[in-house]
Amino acid sequence: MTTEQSPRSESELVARATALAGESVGEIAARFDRKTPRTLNKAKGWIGELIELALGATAHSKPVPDFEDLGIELKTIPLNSRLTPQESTFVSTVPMTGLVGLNWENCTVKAKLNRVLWVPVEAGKDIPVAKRRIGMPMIWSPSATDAEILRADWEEHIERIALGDIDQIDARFGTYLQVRPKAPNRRELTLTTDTSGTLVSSLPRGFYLRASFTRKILADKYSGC
DNA sequence: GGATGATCATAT
DNA sequence: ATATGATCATCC
Repeated sequence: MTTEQSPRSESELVARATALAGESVGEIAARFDRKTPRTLNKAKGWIGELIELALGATAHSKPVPDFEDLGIELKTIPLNSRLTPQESTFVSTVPMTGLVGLNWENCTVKAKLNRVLWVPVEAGKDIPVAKRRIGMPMIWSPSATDAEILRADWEEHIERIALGDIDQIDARFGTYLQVRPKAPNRRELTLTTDTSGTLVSSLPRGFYLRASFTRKILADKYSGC
């Protein structure tokens, strides 16, 4: 077995992801004839790509949800020994141009966060990558309250960029959604156009969900069980 | 231990 | 060049 067809429905996708729960990264990798790296140091997205492969994701490298037809975004989420998220979650590249006409309703962040399949994976450098176990998946949409907070965060960030103030943004802005570097290195530059048409050169950034927010998402879910 | 800023691999 | 997949490295 080297490929998977795309799931045709949300329930089929969730069923597939549920079937992975309890398996180790190494077991799944073996089914797809992939060699598990010794560390993730030079393969940071490797587990995410493996799970995409195992679940039949279709949108690779496109700025749309992974399961485009279903409108569902796949996110692996690294859990520490306390089984809480230990890292922020990358959502999408921050747009630097084409901001005219861009709003929360038509943006990539909203499209991706509208429906997310979280797949927990054991993390921690003390656990060999191949032995890390997959947890029970969780299909999620933001509550109305959380969606409003995400919208406000996104609008605040985009407004700063539109004003040409990208370099005044740091990771402390935003309640749930933050902006951090997303680049090969800090010498990388991309061009921004502010509202007056002035070109501003800056480090590429990405939108990330704070770990404190994903901790809340998981806590909300499991508190009801 | 948590948050911030920096970085790595791959696809198109 | 810019999108995807994220975790690493370091400071507080």
